[in-house]
Amino acid sequence: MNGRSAQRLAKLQEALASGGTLHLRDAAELCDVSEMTIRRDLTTQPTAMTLLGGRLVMANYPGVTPIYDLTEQQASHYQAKYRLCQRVLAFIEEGDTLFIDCGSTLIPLLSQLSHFRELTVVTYALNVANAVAALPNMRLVLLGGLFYAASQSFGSDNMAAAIERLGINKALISAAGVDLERGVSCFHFHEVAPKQAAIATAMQRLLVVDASKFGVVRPAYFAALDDFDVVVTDEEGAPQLLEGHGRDVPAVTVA
Amino acid sequence: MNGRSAQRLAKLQEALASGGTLHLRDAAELCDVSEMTIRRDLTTQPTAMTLLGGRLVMANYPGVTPIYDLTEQQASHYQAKYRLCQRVLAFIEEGDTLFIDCGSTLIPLLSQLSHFRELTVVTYALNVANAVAALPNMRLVLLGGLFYAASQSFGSDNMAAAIERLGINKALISAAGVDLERGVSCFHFHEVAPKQAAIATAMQRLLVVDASKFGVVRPAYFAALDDFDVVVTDEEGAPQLLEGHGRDVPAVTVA
DNA sequence: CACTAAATGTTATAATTTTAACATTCACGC
DNA sequence: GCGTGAATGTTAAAATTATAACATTTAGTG
Repeated sequence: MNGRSAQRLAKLQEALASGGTLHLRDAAELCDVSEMTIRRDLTTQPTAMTLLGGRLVMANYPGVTPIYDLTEQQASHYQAKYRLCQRVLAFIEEGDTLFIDCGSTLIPLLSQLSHFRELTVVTYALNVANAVAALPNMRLVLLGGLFYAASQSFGSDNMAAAIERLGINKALISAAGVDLERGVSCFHFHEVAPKQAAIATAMQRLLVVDASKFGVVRPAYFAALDDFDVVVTDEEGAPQLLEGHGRDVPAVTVA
Repeated sequence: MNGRSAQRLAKLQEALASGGTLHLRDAAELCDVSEMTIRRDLTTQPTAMTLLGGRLVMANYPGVTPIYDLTEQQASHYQAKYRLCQRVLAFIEEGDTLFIDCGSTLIPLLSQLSHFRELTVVTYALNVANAVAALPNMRLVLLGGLFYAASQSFGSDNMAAAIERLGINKALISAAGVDLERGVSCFHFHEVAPKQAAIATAMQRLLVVDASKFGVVRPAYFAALDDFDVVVTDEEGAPQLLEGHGRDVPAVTVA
Protein backbone atom coordinates (compact mmCIF):
# COMPACT_ATOMS: atom_id res chain seq x y z
CA MET A 1 0.00 0.00 0.00
CA ASN A 2 1.25 3.32 -1.06
CA GLY A 3 -0.38 6.69 -0.69
CA ARG A 4 1.10 8.04 -3.87
CA SER A 5 -0.09 5.09 -5.86
CA ALA A 6 -3.65 5.67 -4.76
CA GLN A 7 -3.30 9.39 -5.35
CA ARG A 8 -2.10 8.87 -8.92
CA LEU A 9 -4.89 6.46 -9.68
CA ALA A 10 -7.43 8.91 -8.30
CA LYS A 11 -6.04 11.64 -10.49
CA LEU A 12 -6.21 9.43 -13.56
CA GLN A 13 -9.68 8.27 -12.73
CA GLU A 14 -10.75 11.88 -12.50
CA ALA A 15 -9.29 12.53 -15.91
CA LEU A 16 -11.23 9.62 -17.32
CA ALA A 17 -14.43 10.34 -15.45
CA SER A 18 -16.06 12.02 -18.41
CA GLY A 19 -15.30 9.01 -20.55
CA GLY A 20 -12.51 8.42 -22.97
CA THR A 21 -9.16 6.76 -22.91
CA LEU A 22 -5.77 7.97 -21.84
CA HIS A 23 -2.63 6.60 -23.38
CA LEU A 24 -0.22 5.16 -20.88
CA ARG A 25 2.40 7.65 -21.99
CA ASP A 26 0.06 10.56 -21.32
CA ALA A 27 -0.99 9.10 -18.01
CA ALA A 28 2.64 8.83 -17.01
CA GLU A 29 3.30 12.39 -18.08
CA LEU A 30 0.21 13.61 -16.24
CA CYS A 31 1.42 12.04 -13.03
CA ASP A 32 5.04 12.88 -13.73
CA VAL A 33 6.24 9.32 -13.33
CA SER A 34 7.35 6.62 -15.72
CA GLU A 35 4.96 4.38 -17.59
CA MET A 36 6.20 1.45 -15.58
CA THR A 37 5.01 3.06 -12.39
CA ILE A 38 1.51 3.49 -13.74
CA ARG A 39 1.56 -0.12 -14.85
CA ARG A 40 2.59 -1.19 -11.39
CA ASP A 41 -0.07 0.98 -9.79
CA LEU A 42 -2.70 -0.73 -11.87
CA THR A 43 -1.59 -4.21 -10.96
CA THR A 44 -0.83 -3.46 -7.32
CA GLN A 45 -3.80 -1.36 -6.29
CA PRO A 46 -7.45 -2.18 -6.71
CA THR A 47 -8.80 0.23 -9.27
CA ALA A 48 -11.77 0.98 -11.48
CA MET A 49 -9.49 1.38 -14.48
CA THR A 50 -7.98 -1.12 -16.81
CA LEU A 51 -5.28 -1.07 -19.47
CA LEU A 52 -6.47 -1.91 -22.95
CA GLY A 53 -3.92 -1.81 -25.73
CA GLY A 54 -1.70 0.67 -23.95
CA ARG A 55 -4.64 2.86 -23.14
CA LEU A 56 -6.27 3.46 -19.81
CA VAL A 57 -10.04 3.06 -19.71
CA MET A 58 -12.63 3.11 -16.98
CA ALA A 59 -13.97 -0.29 -16.05
CA ASN A 60 -15.88 -1.68 -13.12
CA TYR A 61 -17.38 1.71 -12.50
CA PRO A 62 -20.18 1.38 -9.97
CA GLY A 63 -23.15 0.14 -11.96
CA VAL A 64 -21.41 0.42 -15.28
CA THR A 65 -20.80 -2.84 -17.05
CA PRO A 66 -17.19 -3.73 -16.57
CA ILE A 67 -14.79 -4.29 -19.40
CA TYR A 68 -14.44 -8.00 -19.80
CA ASP A 69 -13.67 -10.44 -22.54
CA LEU A 70 -16.51 -12.41 -24.01
CA THR A 71 -15.81 -16.03 -23.22
CA GLU A 72 -15.88 -18.66 -25.94
CA GLN A 73 -18.99 -20.04 -24.27
CA GLN A 74 -20.71 -16.70 -24.56
CA ALA A 75 -19.62 -16.38 -28.16
CA SER A 76 -20.87 -19.84 -29.08
CA HIS A 77 -24.08 -19.21 -27.20
CA TYR A 78 -24.48 -16.22 -29.40
CA GLN A 79 -23.93 -18.40 -32.45
CA ALA A 80 -26.85 -20.63 -31.41
CA LYS A 81 -29.12 -17.65 -31.06
CA TYR A 82 -27.94 -16.47 -34.42
CA ARG A 83 -28.99 -19.73 -36.07
CA LEU A 84 -32.37 -19.56 -34.40
CA CYS A 85 -32.89 -16.11 -35.83
CA GLN A 86 -31.86 -17.26 -39.28
CA ARG A 87 -34.90 -19.51 -39.17
CA VAL A 88 -37.13 -16.70 -38.05
CA LEU A 89 -35.94 -14.69 -41.01
CA ALA A 90 -37.76 -17.05 -43.37
CA PHE A 91 -41.08 -15.84 -42.01
CA ILE A 92 -40.41 -12.18 -42.65
CA GLU A 93 -41.58 -10.51 -45.81
CA GLU A 94 -41.11 -7.18 -47.49
CA GLY A 95 -43.45 -4.58 -46.05
CA ASP A 96 -44.09 -6.34 -42.77
CA THR A 97 -44.79 -4.53 -39.55
CA LEU A 98 -43.04 -6.62 -36.92
CA PHE A 99 -43.51 -6.60 -33.21
CA ILE A 100 -40.21 -7.62 -31.67
CA ASP A 101 -40.11 -8.72 -28.08
CA CYS A 102 -37.53 -7.83 -25.48
CA GLY A 103 -34.71 -10.11 -24.33
CA SER A 104 -31.58 -11.26 -26.07
CA THR A 105 -33.07 -14.04 -28.20
CA LEU A 106 -34.21 -11.90 -31.09
CA ILE A 107 -31.30 -9.50 -31.18
CA PRO A 108 -29.31 -11.43 -33.81
CA LEU A 109 -32.30 -11.17 -36.13
CA LEU A 110 -32.15 -7.44 -36.37
CA SER A 111 -29.00 -6.92 -38.39
CA GLN A 112 -30.40 -9.36 -40.95
CA LEU A 113 -33.33 -7.08 -41.53
CA SER A 114 -31.20 -4.67 -43.48
CA HIS A 115 -31.88 -6.74 -46.58
CA PHE A 116 -35.43 -5.51 -46.65
CA ARG A 117 -36.36 -2.23 -48.22
CA GLU A 118 -39.57 -1.54 -46.39
CA LEU A 119 -40.04 -2.78 -42.87
CA THR A 120 -41.52 -1.42 -39.68
CA VAL A 121 -40.32 -2.61 -36.30
CA VAL A 122 -42.38 -2.09 -33.18
CA THR A 123 -40.72 -2.76 -29.85
CA TYR A 124 -40.69 -1.79 -26.19
CA ALA A 125 -37.05 -2.79 -25.62
CA LEU A 126 -34.11 -0.42 -25.60
CA ASN A 127 -31.60 -2.92 -26.93
CA VAL A 128 -33.88 -3.81 -29.83
CA ALA A 129 -34.44 -0.14 -30.59
CA ASN A 130 -30.72 0.53 -30.63
CA ALA A 131 -30.08 -2.32 -33.03
CA VAL A 132 -32.85 -1.20 -35.36
CA ALA A 133 -31.91 2.47 -35.15
CA ALA A 134 -28.52 1.56 -36.56
CA LEU A 135 -30.08 0.13 -39.71
CA PRO A 136 -31.02 2.14 -42.76
CA ASN A 137 -34.41 1.95 -44.48
CA MET A 138 -36.14 0.93 -41.32
CA ARG A 139 -39.18 2.41 -39.64
CA LEU A 140 -38.85 2.12 -35.89
CA VAL A 141 -41.60 2.60 -33.37
CA LEU A 142 -40.52 2.42 -29.75
CA LEU A 143 -43.16 2.11 -27.11
CA GLY A 144 -41.87 4.13 -24.22
CA GLY A 145 -42.54 4.37 -20.53
CA LEU A 146 -40.63 3.66 -17.37
CA PHE A 147 -37.37 1.87 -17.99
CA TYR A 148 -36.70 -1.54 -16.43
CA ALA A 149 -32.99 -2.16 -16.51
CA ALA A 150 -33.22 -5.91 -15.89
CA SER A 151 -35.02 -6.51 -19.17
CA GLN A 152 -33.82 -3.38 -20.96
CA SER A 153 -37.44 -2.59 -21.69
CA PHE A 154 -40.13 -0.05 -20.97
CA GLY A 155 -43.47 -0.37 -19.28
CA SER A 156 -46.45 1.93 -19.13
CA ASP A 157 -50.11 1.72 -18.30
CA ASN A 158 -51.28 2.48 -21.79
CA MET A 159 -48.86 0.34 -23.71
CA ALA A 160 -51.43 -2.31 -24.59
CA ALA A 161 -53.69 0.36 -26.03
CA ALA A 162 -50.80 1.84 -27.98
CA ILE A 163 -49.95 -1.55 -29.47
CA GLU A 164 -53.52 -2.26 -30.49
CA ARG A 165 -53.60 0.99 -32.39
CA LEU A 166 -50.76 -0.22 -34.60
CA GLY A 167 -51.20 -2.42 -37.62
CA ILE A 168 -48.89 -5.19 -36.53
CA ASN A 169 -48.42 -7.91 -39.07
CA LYS A 170 -46.30 -10.44 -37.27
CA ALA A 171 -45.48 -10.74 -33.61
CA LEU A 172 -42.10 -12.23 -32.71
CA ILE A 173 -42.37 -13.21 -29.08
CA SER A 174 -39.66 -14.59 -26.84
CA ALA A 175 -40.07 -16.18 -23.44
CA ALA A 176 -38.10 -17.17 -20.36
CA GLY A 177 -40.11 -20.34 -19.76
CA VAL A 178 -42.26 -22.71 -21.79
CA ASP A 179 -44.25 -25.36 -20.00
CA LEU A 180 -46.31 -27.56 -22.30
CA GLU A 181 -49.27 -27.59 -19.97
CA ARG A 182 -49.02 -24.46 -17.90
CA GLY A 183 -48.10 -22.12 -20.69
CA VAL A 184 -45.50 -19.55 -21.62
CA SER A 185 -43.96 -17.25 -19.02
CA CYS A 186 -41.50 -14.41 -18.54
CA PHE A 187 -39.65 -12.84 -15.61
CA HIS A 188 -41.17 -9.41 -15.41
CA PHE A 189 -44.81 -8.48 -14.98
CA HIS A 190 -44.60 -5.31 -16.99
CA GLU A 191 -43.85 -7.44 -20.06
CA VAL A 192 -47.16 -9.25 -19.87
CA ALA A 193 -49.33 -6.43 -21.21
CA PRO A 194 -47.26 -5.68 -24.33
CA LYS A 195 -46.79 -9.36 -25.13
CA GLN A 196 -50.47 -10.10 -24.80
CA ALA A 197 -51.46 -7.04 -26.78
CA ALA A 198 -49.09 -8.00 -29.58
CA ILE A 199 -50.41 -11.55 -29.62
CA ALA A 200 -53.97 -10.24 -29.68
CA THR A 201 -53.45 -7.79 -32.53
CA ALA A 202 -50.92 -9.51 -34.77
CA MET A 203 -51.97 -11.51 -37.81
CA GLN A 204 -49.24 -14.11 -37.26
CA ARG A 205 -47.67 -15.03 -33.93
CA LEU A 206 -44.25 -16.64 -33.63
CA LEU A 207 -42.78 -17.93 -30.41
CA VAL A 208 -38.99 -17.97 -30.60
CA VAL A 209 -37.34 -20.02 -27.84
CA ASP A 210 -34.25 -22.17 -27.53
CA ALA A 211 -34.25 -25.57 -25.86
CA SER A 212 -33.19 -24.25 -22.46
CA LYS A 213 -36.58 -22.63 -21.96
CA PHE A 214 -38.62 -25.84 -22.11
CA GLY A 215 -40.03 -27.23 -18.90
CA VAL A 216 -39.23 -23.98 -17.13
CA VAL A 217 -41.74 -21.79 -15.38
CA ARG A 218 -41.12 -18.11 -14.66
CA PRO A 219 -43.09 -15.70 -12.48
CA ALA A 220 -45.38 -14.23 -15.10
CA TYR A 221 -47.52 -16.30 -17.45
CA PHE A 222 -48.60 -14.44 -20.52
CA ALA A 223 -49.91 -16.99 -23.03
CA ALA A 224 -50.78 -20.59 -23.78
CA LEU A 225 -48.72 -22.50 -26.27
CA ASP A 226 -51.54 -22.70 -28.77
CA ASP A 227 -51.90 -18.96 -28.83
CA PHE A 228 -49.05 -19.10 -31.31
CA ASP A 229 -49.15 -20.02 -34.96
CA VAL A 230 -45.51 -21.08 -35.13
CA VAL A 231 -42.83 -22.07 -32.66
CA VAL A 232 -39.24 -21.60 -33.76
CA THR A 233 -36.76 -23.58 -31.72
CA ASP A 234 -33.50 -25.53 -32.08
CA GLU A 235 -32.68 -29.24 -32.53
CA GLU A 236 -32.80 -29.94 -28.82
CA GLY A 237 -35.93 -27.97 -28.26
CA ALA A 238 -38.03 -29.63 -30.95
CA PRO A 239 -38.37 -33.11 -29.40
CA GLN A 240 -39.30 -31.65 -26.03
CA LEU A 241 -41.97 -29.63 -27.69
CA LEU A 242 -43.45 -32.56 -29.59
CA GLU A 243 -43.41 -35.28 -26.99
CA GLY A 244 -46.60 -35.97 -25.04
CA HIS A 245 -48.36 -33.40 -27.06
CA GLY A 246 -49.52 -33.56 -30.63
CA ARG A 247 -52.86 -32.00 -30.95
CA ASP A 248 -52.74 -28.34 -30.14
CA VAL A 249 -49.06 -27.65 -30.74
CA PRO A 250 -48.37 -25.00 -33.35
CA ALA A 251 -46.22 -25.62 -36.38
CA VAL A 252 -42.61 -26.08 -35.37
CA THR A 253 -39.56 -24.83 -37.17
CA VAL A 254 -36.15 -26.10 -36.20
CA ALA A 255 -32.99 -24.06 -36.55
CA MET B 1 -19.66 -0.17 -49.96
CA ASN B 2 -20.22 -3.80 -49.26
CA GLY B 3 -23.28 -5.45 -47.83
CA ARG B 4 -21.36 -8.21 -46.13
CA SER B 5 -19.08 -5.76 -44.42
CA ALA B 6 -22.03 -4.00 -42.87
CA GLN B 7 -23.63 -7.28 -41.94
CA ARG B 8 -20.52 -8.52 -40.18
CA LEU B 9 -20.18 -5.31 -38.23
CA ALA B 10 -23.82 -5.47 -37.24
CA LYS B 11 -23.35 -9.01 -36.00
CA LEU B 12 -20.32 -8.04 -33.97
CA GLN B 13 -22.03 -5.00 -32.59
CA GLU B 14 -24.86 -7.19 -31.39
CA ALA B 15 -22.43 -9.52 -29.71
CA LEU B 16 -20.96 -6.54 -27.89
CA ALA B 17 -24.25 -4.82 -27.23
CA SER B 18 -24.39 -5.86 -23.61
CA GLY B 19 -20.87 -4.65 -23.00
CA GLY B 20 -17.53 -6.36 -22.92
CA THR B 21 -14.83 -6.83 -25.47
CA LEU B 22 -14.25 -9.34 -28.20
CA HIS B 23 -10.78 -10.27 -29.32
CA LEU B 24 -10.13 -9.74 -32.99
CA ARG B 25 -9.39 -13.42 -33.37
CA ASP B 26 -12.75 -14.37 -31.88
CA ALA B 27 -14.53 -11.78 -33.96
CA ALA B 28 -12.96 -13.21 -37.09
CA GLU B 29 -13.97 -16.70 -36.06
CA LEU B 30 -17.51 -15.58 -35.27
CA CYS B 31 -17.89 -14.10 -38.73
CA ASP B 32 -15.93 -16.90 -40.36
CA VAL B 33 -13.48 -14.59 -42.08
CA SER B 34 -9.87 -13.63 -41.47
CA GLU B 35 -8.81 -11.05 -38.93
CA MET B 36 -7.69 -8.83 -41.76
CA THR B 37 -11.20 -8.66 -43.12
CA ILE B 38 -12.57 -7.50 -39.80
CA ARG B 39 -9.82 -4.91 -39.63
CA ARG B 40 -10.74 -3.70 -43.08
CA ASP B 41 -14.41 -3.60 -42.20
CA LEU B 42 -13.63 -1.38 -39.26
CA THR B 43 -11.60 1.07 -41.29
CA THR B 44 -13.83 1.01 -44.36
CA GLN B 45 -17.29 1.20 -42.85
CA PRO B 46 -18.58 3.70 -40.36
CA THR B 47 -19.15 1.85 -37.10
CA ALA B 48 -19.80 2.35 -33.42
CA MET B 49 -17.01 -0.08 -32.56
CA THR B 50 -13.33 0.46 -32.25
CA LEU B 51 -10.28 -1.72 -31.93
CA LEU B 52 -8.45 -1.27 -28.67
CA GLY B 53 -5.40 -3.39 -28.13
CA GLY B 54 -6.56 -6.12 -30.47
CA ARG B 55 -9.97 -6.15 -28.84
CA LEU B 56 -13.19 -4.93 -30.27
CA VAL B 57 -15.14 -2.59 -28.00
CA MET B 58 -18.19 -0.44 -28.42
CA ALA B 59 -16.83 3.04 -28.89
CA ASN B 60 -19.86 4.80 -27.50
CA TYR B 61 -19.90 2.60 -24.46
CA PRO B 62 -19.84 4.61 -21.24
CA GLY B 63 -16.21 5.02 -20.31
CA VAL B 64 -14.83 3.71 -23.53
CA THR B 65 -15.40 6.63 -25.84
CA PRO B 66 -12.06 6.97 -27.56
CA ILE B 67 -11.05 10.60 -27.51
CA TYR B 68 -7.47 10.11 -28.55
CA ASP B 69 -8.27 10.03 -32.22
CA LEU B 70 -10.52 13.04 -32.14
CA THR B 71 -9.08 16.19 -33.64
CA GLU B 72 -8.02 18.88 -31.22
CA GLN B 73 -10.89 20.95 -32.52
CA GLN B 74 -13.36 18.22 -31.70
CA ALA B 75 -11.80 17.69 -28.34
CA SER B 76 -12.03 21.35 -27.45
CA HIS B 77 -15.56 21.50 -28.79
CA TYR B 78 -16.43 18.65 -26.49
CA GLN B 79 -14.65 20.41 -23.66
CA ALA B 80 -16.85 23.46 -24.27
CA LYS B 81 -20.00 21.36 -24.09
CA TYR B 82 -18.66 19.69 -21.01
CA ARG B 83 -18.10 23.03 -19.29
CA LEU B 84 -21.54 24.16 -20.31
CA CYS B 85 -23.01 21.05 -18.72
CA GLN B 86 -20.95 21.56 -15.58
CA ARG B 87 -22.83 24.83 -15.18
CA VAL B 88 -26.14 23.16 -15.73
CA LEU B 89 -25.24 20.71 -13.01
CA ALA B 90 -25.44 23.49 -10.44
CA PHE B 91 -29.17 23.78 -11.06
CA ILE B 92 -29.90 20.12 -10.44
CA GLU B 93 -30.97 18.94 -7.01
CA GLU B 94 -31.56 15.63 -5.34
CA GLY B 95 -34.99 14.27 -6.17
CA ASP B 96 -35.51 16.31 -9.32
CA THR B 97 -37.53 15.09 -12.25
CA LEU B 98 -35.64 16.39 -15.26
CA PHE B 99 -36.82 16.74 -18.80
CA ILE B 100 -33.79 16.39 -21.02
CA ASP B 101 -33.95 17.53 -24.59
CA CYS B 102 -32.53 15.78 -27.63
CA GLY B 103 -29.32 16.77 -29.37
CA SER B 104 -25.69 16.48 -28.36
CA THR B 105 -25.48 19.53 -26.09
CA LEU B 106 -26.76 17.88 -22.95
CA ILE B 107 -25.08 14.50 -23.36
CA PRO B 108 -22.00 15.37 -21.25
CA LEU B 109 -24.34 16.21 -18.40
CA LEU B 110 -25.68 12.71 -18.07
CA SER B 111 -22.66 10.88 -16.75
CA GLN B 112 -22.41 13.53 -14.04
CA LEU B 113 -25.84 12.63 -12.80
CA SER B 114 -24.55 9.44 -11.23
CA HIS B 115 -23.61 11.47 -8.16
CA PHE B 116 -27.27 11.83 -7.30
CA ARG B 117 -29.15 9.19 -5.40
CA GLU B 118 -32.67 9.93 -6.50
CA LEU B 119 -33.32 11.41 -9.90
CA THR B 120 -35.86 10.92 -12.66
CA VAL B 121 -35.00 11.67 -16.25
CA VAL B 122 -37.68 12.19 -18.87
CA THR B 123 -36.60 12.29 -22.49
CA TYR B 124 -37.71 11.55 -26.03
CA ALA B 125 -34.17 10.99 -27.35
CA LEU B 126 -32.56 7.62 -27.86
CA ASN B 127 -29.01 8.78 -27.18
CA VAL B 128 -30.09 10.42 -23.92
CA ALA B 129 -31.95 7.27 -22.89
CA ASN B 130 -28.91 5.12 -23.59
CA ALA B 131 -26.67 7.32 -21.49
CA VAL B 132 -29.13 7.37 -18.61
CA ALA B 133 -29.87 3.66 -18.84
CA ALA B 134 -26.20 3.00 -18.15
CA LEU B 135 -26.34 4.86 -14.85
CA PRO B 136 -27.36 3.28 -11.56
CA ASN B 137 -29.97 4.76 -9.23
CA MET B 138 -31.73 6.53 -12.03
CA ARG B 139 -35.37 6.48 -12.99
CA LEU B 140 -35.73 6.78 -16.74
CA VAL B 141 -38.89 7.60 -18.63
CA LEU B 142 -38.59 7.48 -22.38
CA LEU B 143 -41.34 8.97 -24.45
CA GLY B 144 -41.62 6.71 -27.45
CA GLY B 145 -43.06 6.97 -30.91
CA LEU B 146 -41.74 6.96 -34.42
CA PHE B 147 -37.96 7.22 -34.55
CA TYR B 148 -36.28 10.10 -36.35
CA ALA B 149 -32.70 9.15 -37.05
CA ALA B 150 -31.48 12.67 -37.77
CA SER B 151 -32.16 13.81 -34.23
CA GLN B 152 -32.02 10.38 -32.58
CA SER B 153 -35.42 11.13 -31.11
CA PHE B 154 -39.01 9.96 -31.15
CA GLY B 155 -42.19 11.71 -32.14
CA SER B 156 -45.82 10.84 -31.59
CA ASP B 157 -49.16 12.56 -31.67
CA ASN B 158 -49.80 12.20 -27.99
CA MET B 159 -46.37 13.06 -26.70
CA ALA B 160 -47.39 16.49 -25.44
CA ALA B 161 -50.21 14.91 -23.46
CA ALA B 162 -47.86 12.28 -22.07
CA ILE B 163 -45.41 14.96 -20.93
CA GLU B 164 -48.07 17.03 -19.26
CA ARG B 165 -49.11 14.01 -17.23
CA LEU B 166 -45.64 13.86 -15.70
CA GLY B 167 -44.49 15.90 -12.75
CA ILE B 168 -41.54 17.52 -14.40
CA ASN B 169 -39.50 19.68 -12.13
CA LYS B 170 -36.93 21.20 -14.43
CA ALA B 171 -36.81 21.30 -18.19
CA LEU B 172 -33.39 21.32 -19.80
CA ILE B 173 -33.95 22.49 -23.34
CA SER B 174 -31.41 22.77 -26.13
CA ALA B 175 -31.80 24.53 -29.46
CA ALA B 176 -30.28 24.77 -32.89
CA GLY B 177 -30.91 28.50 -33.21
CA VAL B 178 -31.45 31.45 -30.90
CA ASP B 179 -32.53 34.76 -32.37
CA LEU B 180 -33.01 37.49 -29.83
CA GLU B 181 -36.09 38.82 -31.52
CA ARG B 182 -37.57 35.94 -33.46
CA GLY B 183 -37.11 33.31 -30.80
CA VAL B 184 -35.66 29.88 -30.28
CA SER B 185 -35.73 27.27 -33.03
CA CYS B 186 -34.79 23.72 -33.87
CA PHE B 187 -34.38 21.65 -37.04
CA HIS B 188 -37.19 19.16 -36.79
CA PHE B 189 -40.89 19.81 -36.45
CA HIS B 190 -41.59 16.76 -34.37
CA GLU B 191 -39.43 18.24 -31.63
CA VAL B 192 -41.68 21.25 -31.21
CA ALA B 193 -44.50 19.50 -29.35
CA PRO B 194 -42.34 17.85 -26.67
CA LYS B 195 -40.24 20.96 -26.15
CA GLN B 196 -43.29 23.16 -25.77
CA ALA B 197 -45.02 20.69 -23.51
CA ALA B 198 -41.96 20.46 -21.28
CA ILE B 199 -41.69 24.23 -21.13
CA ALA B 200 -45.37 24.48 -20.29
CA THR B 201 -45.35 21.93 -17.52
CA ALA B 202 -41.93 22.36 -15.91
CA MET B 203 -41.45 24.45 -12.80
CA GLN B 204 -38.07 25.75 -13.99
CA ARG B 205 -36.99 26.09 -17.62
CA LEU B 206 -33.35 26.20 -18.65
CA LEU B 207 -32.16 26.92 -22.15
CA VAL B 208 -28.72 25.42 -22.72
CA VAL B 209 -26.96 26.75 -25.83
CA ASP B 210 -23.40 27.50 -26.82
CA ALA B 211 -22.37 30.67 -28.61
CA SER B 212 -22.59 29.16 -32.09
CA LYS B 213 -26.38 29.07 -31.85
CA PHE B 214 -26.88 32.82 -31.45
CA GLY B 215 -28.19 34.80 -34.38
CA VAL B 216 -29.15 31.57 -36.11
CA VAL B 217 -32.63 30.67 -37.24
CA ARG B 218 -33.71 27.09 -37.92
CA PRO B 219 -36.88 25.76 -39.54
CA ALA B 220 -39.00 25.24 -36.46
CA TYR B 221 -39.60 27.92 -33.82
CA PHE B 222 -40.71 26.52 -30.54
CA ALA B 223 -40.33 29.26 -27.93
CA ALA B 224 -39.52 32.86 -27.16
CA LEU B 225 -36.41 33.69 -25.21
CA ASP B 226 -38.35 34.89 -22.22
CA ASP B 227 -40.19 31.62 -21.93
CA PHE B 228 -37.09 30.49 -20.07
CA ASP B 229 -36.09 31.21 -16.52
CA VAL B 230 -32.39 30.71 -17.11
CA VAL B 231 -30.10 30.64 -20.11
CA VAL B 232 -26.88 28.72 -19.71
CA THR B 233 -24.26 29.65 -22.28
CA ASP B 234 -20.52 30.15 -22.64
CA GLU B 235 -18.24 33.19 -22.51
CA GLU B 236 -18.76 34.00 -26.15
CA GLY B 237 -22.48 33.49 -26.01
CA ALA B 238 -23.15 35.73 -23.05
CA PRO B 239 -22.34 39.09 -24.66
CA GLN B 240 -24.42 38.24 -27.72
CA LEU B 241 -27.29 37.41 -25.47
CA LEU B 242 -27.08 40.62 -23.46
CA GLU B 243 -26.44 43.19 -26.14
CA GLY B 244 -29.37 45.16 -27.47
CA HIS B 245 -31.62 43.47 -25.02
CA GLY B 246 -31.86 43.91 -21.31
CA ARG B 247 -35.43 43.82 -20.32
CA ASP B 248 -36.94 40.45 -20.90
CA VAL B 249 -33.82 38.33 -21.01
CA PRO B 250 -33.74 35.52 -18.48
CA ALA B 251 -30.98 35.12 -15.95
CA VAL B 252 -27.77 34.14 -17.66
CA THR B 253 -25.21 31.68 -16.44
CA VAL B 254 -21.85 31.54 -18.10
CA ALA B 255 -19.78 28.41 -18.27
C1' DC C 1 -17.08 -19.79 -69.89
C1' DA C 2 -13.66 -16.54 -69.73
C1' DC C 3 -12.83 -11.87 -68.09
C1' DT C 4 -12.81 -8.28 -64.75
C1' DA C 5 -12.97 -6.03 -60.52
C1' DA C 6 -13.94 -6.37 -55.91
C1' DA C 7 -13.34 -8.86 -51.82
C1' DT C 8 -10.72 -11.67 -49.04
C1' DG C 9 -6.60 -14.29 -47.58
C1' DT C 10 -1.58 -14.75 -46.75
C1' DT C 11 2.77 -13.50 -45.64
C1' DA C 12 6.42 -10.72 -44.14
C1' DT C 13 7.66 -6.74 -41.78
C1' DA C 14 7.14 -2.79 -38.80
C1' DA C 15 5.42 -0.77 -34.74
C1' DT C 16 3.76 -1.12 -30.32
C1' DT C 17 2.92 -3.09 -25.93
C1' DT C 18 4.16 -6.20 -22.24
C1' DT C 19 7.25 -8.45 -19.32
C1' DA C 20 11.29 -9.26 -16.70
C1' DA C 21 15.54 -8.21 -14.75
C1' DC C 22 18.34 -5.17 -12.76
C1' DA C 23 19.84 -0.21 -11.53
C1' DT C 24 18.83 3.84 -9.19
C1' DT C 25 16.63 6.98 -6.16
C1' DC C 26 14.13 8.20 -2.13
C1' DA C 27 12.38 8.20 2.68
C1' DC C 28 13.33 7.28 7.20
C1' DG C 29 15.16 5.44 11.44
C1' DC C 30 19.31 4.99 13.82
C1' DG D 1 25.67 10.28 7.30
C1' DC D 2 24.60 5.31 6.69
C1' DG D 3 21.99 1.48 5.90
C1' DT D 4 17.80 -0.46 4.59
C1' DG D 5 13.83 -1.48 2.01
C1' DA D 6 10.38 0.35 -0.70
C1' DA D 7 9.48 2.86 -4.71
C1' DT D 8 10.70 4.12 -9.10
C1' DG D 9 13.46 4.18 -13.40
C1' DT D 10 15.93 1.98 -17.26
C1' DT D 11 16.94 -1.28 -20.49
C1' DA D 12 16.53 -5.23 -23.35
C1' DA D 13 13.95 -9.06 -24.87
C1' DA D 14 9.49 -11.27 -25.78
C1' DA D 15 4.89 -11.09 -27.19
C1' DT D 16 1.41 -8.94 -29.42
C1' DT D 17 -0.79 -5.96 -32.71
C1' DA D 18 -0.75 -3.13 -36.96
C1' DT D 19 0.53 -2.34 -41.70
C1' DA D 20 1.63 -3.15 -46.37
C1' DA D 21 2.26 -5.76 -50.31
C1' DC D 22 0.97 -9.26 -52.99
C1' DA D 23 -1.72 -13.78 -53.93
C1' DT D 24 -6.04 -15.89 -54.27
C1' DT D 25 -10.82 -16.36 -54.40
C1' DT D 26 -15.35 -14.82 -55.49
C1' DA D 27 -19.26 -12.50 -57.86
C1' DG D 28 -20.93 -10.50 -61.60
C1' DT D 29 -20.97 -9.68 -66.95
C1' DG D 30 -20.89 -10.21 -71.62
